[in-house]
Amino acid sequence: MQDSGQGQRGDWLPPSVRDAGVNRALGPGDFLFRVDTPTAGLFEVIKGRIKLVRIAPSGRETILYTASAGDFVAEASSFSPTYHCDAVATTDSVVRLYPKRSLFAAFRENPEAAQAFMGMLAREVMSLRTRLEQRNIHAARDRVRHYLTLNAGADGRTVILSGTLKDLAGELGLSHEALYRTLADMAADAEIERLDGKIRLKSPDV
Amino acid sequence: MQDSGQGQRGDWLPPSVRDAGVNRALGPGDFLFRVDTPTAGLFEVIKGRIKLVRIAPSGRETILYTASAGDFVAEASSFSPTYHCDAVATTDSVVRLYPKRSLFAAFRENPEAAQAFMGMLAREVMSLRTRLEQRNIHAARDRVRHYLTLNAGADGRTVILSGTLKDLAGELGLSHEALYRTLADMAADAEIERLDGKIRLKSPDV
DNA sequence: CGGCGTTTTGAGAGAGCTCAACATCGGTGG
DNA sequence: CCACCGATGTTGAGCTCTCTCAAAACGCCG
Repeated sequence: MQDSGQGQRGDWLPPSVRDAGVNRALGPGDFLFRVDTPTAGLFEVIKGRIKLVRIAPSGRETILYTASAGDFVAEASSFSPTYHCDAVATTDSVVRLYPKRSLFAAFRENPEAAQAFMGMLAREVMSLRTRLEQRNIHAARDRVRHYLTLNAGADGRTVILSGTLKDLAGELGLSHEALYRTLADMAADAEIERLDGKIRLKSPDV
Repeated sequence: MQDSGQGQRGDWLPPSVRDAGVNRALGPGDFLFRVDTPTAGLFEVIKGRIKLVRIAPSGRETILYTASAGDFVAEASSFSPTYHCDAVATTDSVVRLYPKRSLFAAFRENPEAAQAFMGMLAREVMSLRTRLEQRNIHAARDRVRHYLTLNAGADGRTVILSGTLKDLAGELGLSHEALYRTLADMAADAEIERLDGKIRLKSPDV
């Protein structure tokens, strides 16, 4: 996140693959792919939301992941002959498919492309682990601190908010009300300063 | 997790790389590596715990990730010239270093090795995303259900517990007491059946 | 038999969630 | 230009649920 968050998420894609991408529009409820069908390649969500779900024998639906604009879907499935879950659009969405063939061709012909892909995945792993670690922090205030210190810019104390606070609340796993309150409290305690679209950590402490 | 959880975590490593691995022991507080120093390669935690931390200018320590036996550390850093955080052992630990050079040599000479590595990373991404999604489920019971349905074995309703329930509680992000209680409630409601080291989901519902 | 860690159960308190009302800010259209 | 509307931002109050602290039963191993 902190690494790949800025700039195009697909920076690492070699032009040959990028050009081979095909867009596809889906309406709410449309399947992007279904379990046990052959895999097509790597999908990038351009717009909307795609949920990956597994249906238990009991009929219960278990959500594996919800992808939003900018996210990739089916990285792992690209290495598998068939899909292991269903992918369904929950809103009007647009996805871009990078066919498996062009992807692997690029990797084979261009080791740097492969390396870039690995690097992207590795950074994604790191980012996800960090977010998971964050969820182990129970106190809202500590969780917000964790986020702010990790996402501070070059000066080490200014965080630029990319989306709305509501979005941030979702990423932090807090209700938006809890986030507002926490931010208000921290500002009241002069721990942070709230600028337009930015949050600045006030003086070091401890 | 459900994919890579079983079997050796390093299955994907080609023998040439595996053989080039070097073990190293650390005591509590020992640094495995420090921020801004040149990267050595990929580490596998054989025993103990390694925490990745970033020290904010304020001196505050932010934990990025805590790796336990079987986990890999510094996947992303392998693609970077220097480390972006510190790695410190929190207990007596043993790690195994797979030098960058042997790793990339293997990737270059053996496309399948590269592909295996990518597949491993991609599965890890998937697993982490799923765990993150799980943390969005607030009710303990629903969270346990999510875990059980996703980790059911071939029959779709039996989950083999790999560690203790306490460990499971940690993975689920619940206190162990909360997990015990939830499991007891679910058993009382005949939603699950508790066998020795296993949990079986009872009849489909809904 | 005597620890030691896991598994259980109990009770209380606190923190965040939910529901609700309201303020604010852009954008839209009359 | 202003009224309207929807989404974001903000604050209030109650409630539920999990966490924490405690204590005890259980199982395993030396």
